[in-house]
Amino acid sequence: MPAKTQPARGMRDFLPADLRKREYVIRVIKETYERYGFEPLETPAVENIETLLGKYGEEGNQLIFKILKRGEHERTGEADLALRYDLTVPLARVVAEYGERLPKFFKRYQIQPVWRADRPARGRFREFYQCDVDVAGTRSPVVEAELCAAATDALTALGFTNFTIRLNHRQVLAGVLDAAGVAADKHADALVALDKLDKIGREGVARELAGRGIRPESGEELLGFFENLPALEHAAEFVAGDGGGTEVSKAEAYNRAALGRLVEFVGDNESGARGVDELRRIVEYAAACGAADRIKIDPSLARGLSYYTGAIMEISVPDLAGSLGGGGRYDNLVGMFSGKDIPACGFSLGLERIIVVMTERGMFPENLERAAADVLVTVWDEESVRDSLAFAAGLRREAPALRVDVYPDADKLGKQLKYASSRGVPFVVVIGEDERARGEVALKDMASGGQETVARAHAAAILSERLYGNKS
RNA sequence: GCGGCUAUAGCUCAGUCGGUUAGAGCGCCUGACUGUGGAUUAGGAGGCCGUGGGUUCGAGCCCCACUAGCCGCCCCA
Repeated sequence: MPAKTQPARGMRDFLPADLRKREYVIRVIKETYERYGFEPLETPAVENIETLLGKYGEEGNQLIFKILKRGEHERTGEADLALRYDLTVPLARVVAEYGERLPKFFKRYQIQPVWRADRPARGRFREFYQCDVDVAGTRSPVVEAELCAAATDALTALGFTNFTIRLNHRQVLAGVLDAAGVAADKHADALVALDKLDKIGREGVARELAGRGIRPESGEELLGFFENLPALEHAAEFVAGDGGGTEVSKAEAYNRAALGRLVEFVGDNESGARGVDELRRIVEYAAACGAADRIKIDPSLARGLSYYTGAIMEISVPDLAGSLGGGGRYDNLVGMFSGKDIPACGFSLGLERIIVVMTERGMFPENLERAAADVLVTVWDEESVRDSLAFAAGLRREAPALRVDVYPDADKLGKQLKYASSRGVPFVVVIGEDERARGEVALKDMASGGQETVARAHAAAILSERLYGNKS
């Protein structure tokens, strides 16, 4: 049987056209993060397994790719290493490890692959890139606001217009559930069920809540709260339209209304009230950053990772069931490594999902698909190979912007032109016996089919002018 | 992890009721073409029909298992 040549399940090869797109998206995101004062970080693909275990919740633990011990221990099936599952935990480890050597506020971005032993699906792979930005060292909601602004800028620069950053808060969630009388150990169950409200409807959620052992009175109370949230949209529209001189967008009006509703429902639940207050400040600060219209407070947002302690956010677009990215505040994660409580908050954009949506909507710039070379230098026969190589080297030296390819075989000229044509190379250089004798080359413009004979010494300048219009 | 669909040439796909040498379009290669691509035209190569088993006189087609992919659920970036 021939060896399997497909990549391992859920993993992908990236051919040149794929990589052009990926590099473009990464470049835009990186430039955006840099403009907010974030610095780059890379960490190893592999972490000690105890670094990862117990950080992501039960589900996460099972999806970690583990690496068996090597050598004589291999038989035991015991793992001591694992592929990183996200970029947040490695950051927390780095912050714990380098402590005082890092700036007081450590703002870093990190764009690297992570691995999850998940089942592959649309926009979901076992190896995929995350584009993380995080700030360690402060509890200020300025961070949340700036992260939302940076993510907004990055997506806008890529051409997205219809995304929403859903915003919620772990303590607010807890407060709401407490207020409804859901026992602390049932919080997670309640959230899973409530998350499906827009999919399976009120009846379905009520059934699921009951099935998960939540008291009907509590369920009813929660449903009453969540069900009425959409109504706030209409109210918000009314308020926004009614402006009367004050500049209030629909999104802002909605957020204010939602905050008001949360205050009412949470009541005197202390941590819940504090959480609502934090949300209010995040929204205000985000407004100052110019990102307020993207943010929508969504009290039903939960997120799976267990390390979040405060604000949580997630980016949605209508095209995709999942999210384009997400993040939140994790004030205790660094402490799990060093014992020192260093607060942190971060955000992650999912490269693969962004690319899925951009590909489907045709959002990539056209020049990404341009040919790999600007000029193909053909070879006349075996004897003239050196001459063609030398001429190509001269072109590269005289016009560094020119991308020059040399045809490697002494094939018939027609075949060489056909190759240039199929590769989309715009210019071809032909050096036949006549041209060589006269110290000239023939310059063929593949688009027009036209051809001119020029002195070798002028070829670089003429090509530059034809391609870039600069008459240097 | 659960349910459904799919697997035939490099690509997209046809293949009748189970019947002999498995087809098309596109792509690729060669020629017509003299020192020149695209267009036209004449040829050509290329398939253990996903893998393994079973039913049958006979399997691309029917049955089972496995593998991989796609869609939904769950979960997630």
